[in-house]
Amino acid sequence: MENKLVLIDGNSIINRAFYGIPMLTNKEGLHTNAVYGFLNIMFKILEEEDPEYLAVAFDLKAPTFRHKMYDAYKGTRKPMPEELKEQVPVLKDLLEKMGICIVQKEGYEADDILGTMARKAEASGYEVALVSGDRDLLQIASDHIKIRMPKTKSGKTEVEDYYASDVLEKYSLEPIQIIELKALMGDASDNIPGVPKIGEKTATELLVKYHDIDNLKEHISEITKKSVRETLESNFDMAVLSRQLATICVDADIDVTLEDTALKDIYTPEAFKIIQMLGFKQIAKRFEKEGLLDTGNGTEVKPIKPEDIERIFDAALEAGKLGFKFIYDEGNNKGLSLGISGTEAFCCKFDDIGTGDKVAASLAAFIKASPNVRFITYGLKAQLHLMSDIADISYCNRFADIAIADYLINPLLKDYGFIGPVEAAGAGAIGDYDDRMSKLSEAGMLNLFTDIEMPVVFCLYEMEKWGMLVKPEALREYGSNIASLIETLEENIYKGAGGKFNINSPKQLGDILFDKMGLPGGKKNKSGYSTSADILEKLAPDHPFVADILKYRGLAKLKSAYVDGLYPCIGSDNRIHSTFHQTVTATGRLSSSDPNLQNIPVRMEQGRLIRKIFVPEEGYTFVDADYSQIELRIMAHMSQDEKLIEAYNRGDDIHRITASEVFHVPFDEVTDQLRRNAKAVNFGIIYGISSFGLSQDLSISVKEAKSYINKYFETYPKVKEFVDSLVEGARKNGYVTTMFGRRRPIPELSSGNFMQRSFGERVAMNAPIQGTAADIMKVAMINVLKRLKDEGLKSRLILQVHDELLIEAALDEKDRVSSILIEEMESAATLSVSLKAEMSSGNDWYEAK
DNA sequence: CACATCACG
DNA sequence: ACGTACGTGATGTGC
Repeated sequence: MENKLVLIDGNSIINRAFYGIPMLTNKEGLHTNAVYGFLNIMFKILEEEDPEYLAVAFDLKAPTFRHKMYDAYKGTRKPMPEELKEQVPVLKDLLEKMGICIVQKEGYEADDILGTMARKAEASGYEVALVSGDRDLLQIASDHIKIRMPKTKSGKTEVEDYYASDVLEKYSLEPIQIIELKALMGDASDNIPGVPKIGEKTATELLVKYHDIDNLKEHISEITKKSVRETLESNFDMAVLSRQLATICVDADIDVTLEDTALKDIYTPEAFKIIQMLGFKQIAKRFEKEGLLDTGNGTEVKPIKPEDIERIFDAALEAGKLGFKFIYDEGNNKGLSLGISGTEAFCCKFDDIGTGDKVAASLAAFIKASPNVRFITYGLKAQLHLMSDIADISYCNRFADIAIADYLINPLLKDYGFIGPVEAAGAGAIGDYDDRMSKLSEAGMLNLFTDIEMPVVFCLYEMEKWGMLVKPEALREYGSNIASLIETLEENIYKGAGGKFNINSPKQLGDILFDKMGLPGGKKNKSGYSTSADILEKLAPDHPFVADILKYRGLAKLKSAYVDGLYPCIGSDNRIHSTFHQTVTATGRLSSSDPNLQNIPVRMEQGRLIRKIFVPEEGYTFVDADYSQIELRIMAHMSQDEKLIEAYNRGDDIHRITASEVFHVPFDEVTDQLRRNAKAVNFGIIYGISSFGLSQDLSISVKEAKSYINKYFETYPKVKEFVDSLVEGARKNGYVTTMFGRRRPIPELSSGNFMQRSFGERVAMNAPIQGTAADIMKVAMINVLKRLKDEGLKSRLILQVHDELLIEAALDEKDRVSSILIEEMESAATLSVSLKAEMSSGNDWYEAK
């Protein structure tokens, strides 16, 4: 079996990756997309080739001989963008740490190094695979040198392979003639001028006939096409120069031997550390699969023996902190990792050792007994479900969740889990702690973290644990009613359309409505016609068929999402235990999934009825309260607009008074229409006003919308100042903050793209308001839960829906709970306007809202 | 896996 | 001139 050498054109592949992969950054804001793309291509090639030898070649910064000539001839090459430049040393460092041979030499381009090494290896009987995106390299192809060119095809990276025969097949030329081809046609990406007016087609024809440009010169007079002949005659020096530029040197003076390129184990701890720093989870998994069991900083993972436990806890008492992480999947307990330093992990697997349960119990007891030790982990809430006896909000200040700290530091990331082998997570948690706390402190978010976010973990734990009781039979009945309505509508629709089709397919529906039936309302989105509700609603009054479609849509949604979707979520206790997420939204709100209990229908009666299936258990009732216009009140406070503040403190109908002021109509003469418009403007301000958005919402012209906004800002000048100051501050700092110090970075504001920048401006106006409301609600949740506990009540907090809290209250505690709920919600923050919460109660969620 | 649609705040 | 309201999650279609 022959030896195989893989050569990678470092500059070409990292460039290709940079432009082919969307911008990514790690937690520190370092750009990572090019490194990421490079690694993916490299791993793919390594898997396919399984070579014994590997080298990556780079250009060095100093101008090369070949390009020096051309640079002098026609200015300099396009500079490398800063976002790419910063990634090159990172990649080189990583490759070095992986023990991969890097070849670079002043005076040579990567091409020359690759060409030389490939030929040398071929001469010694090696098979060579040369990876580059640069077609120039095809001149090196032979029977033993395969040029591998990655191409991005519809999002997927595919590699095209060229042996000499493939070059001949695709270009009708020998590999060596690629040089002649470039000499004639040039190559803009490589700054090779070529001969003016000669493109690939003409050049190929000439070369097939004359083989090379020397021979071509001798036969130049034979060329029949006048324009070609003339440009060749007057520009032949360009061809000669270009050939020189295009020729890859195959005898570069490099002292790397084939033995230097021998591939060793690339999965080294040092490389792993860099992968973790970059935040590449998929690639980190490769390292784990290769058996790397440390955090990349030299951590050693020792098994926990029973006799170790005391020693570990003693060390924790001494240090005042302990890292821990349960190892589990889908609720199955697999083990526990403990860390007493950032580089020392202890781990037990429950099934392996059998002492695991004891270790877990010991940990819980130790937490209970140790008010002065900080227990540090990633993803605390899920672990509270495994240690329910310490899952009490009174213990909240003993814990620190690094995932949540990371979320506060940058709430825009996709996930915040520990990167690395789970067995070392305990050490990872404790190792990351000091760094995260100083970052939070610098950003002024330490109080937000300790006083709000950590206690909220326990609120969410409670809500998840209790869940909501449902009546499965009632759900089934509701579902079958819906199903029969759907069936009737389906028949009607098929009749109207003149045949069956998939009503759920916007594509098929669009074709029928706008092509077959010829209704007005042309294309809107990239996939074809838009069939969204706002378009269909405009047609519905004149077309019963469209009205049926809308009815069908509504029912189908109810059936699939809220009937069929809810069933599998009902537990053996007949309760639905949703998961609440604390590190998902950009603004600080919570989110809910599996199922999402924050979007159960309420606006339409037909959907609202589904709330009847959510009930309190026997002996309990629902007590529910929601904030009245909390975001508008926050805006009144933050802007300090006197008119708004006074209106709220008088208890006025804010939309009506806005209409009266903005449209210059006496308060009593404000029509419903005017009030609706004013309400839309109020919402618009919160969303980050734009005249187009408002015009869409109200179905009015952009001009009219614009005039509404202007009038609004004339009426409430402080609001205008306020939103302007938010945008200004965001531009200056790169982020906005809530009243409680929560940050939202807004990278879009520095985008060169108008649309992105405008989005950034709207976000700057919205996030402080929405985020402050989220903060206030979190404070309310914490205080409500504490009151329930402190007063020894059985009632439980079971749901939050952004401005609403739902308590399953014991019947004999109902009045107590109602006042607690209102008191704590209204006193969660002290603003220039009062906070108002409105309470209702009932024996199902439909009644209690 | 991306897109369209629609449920909620 | 650009082409939009802010924040989520679940579902179904179709590449």
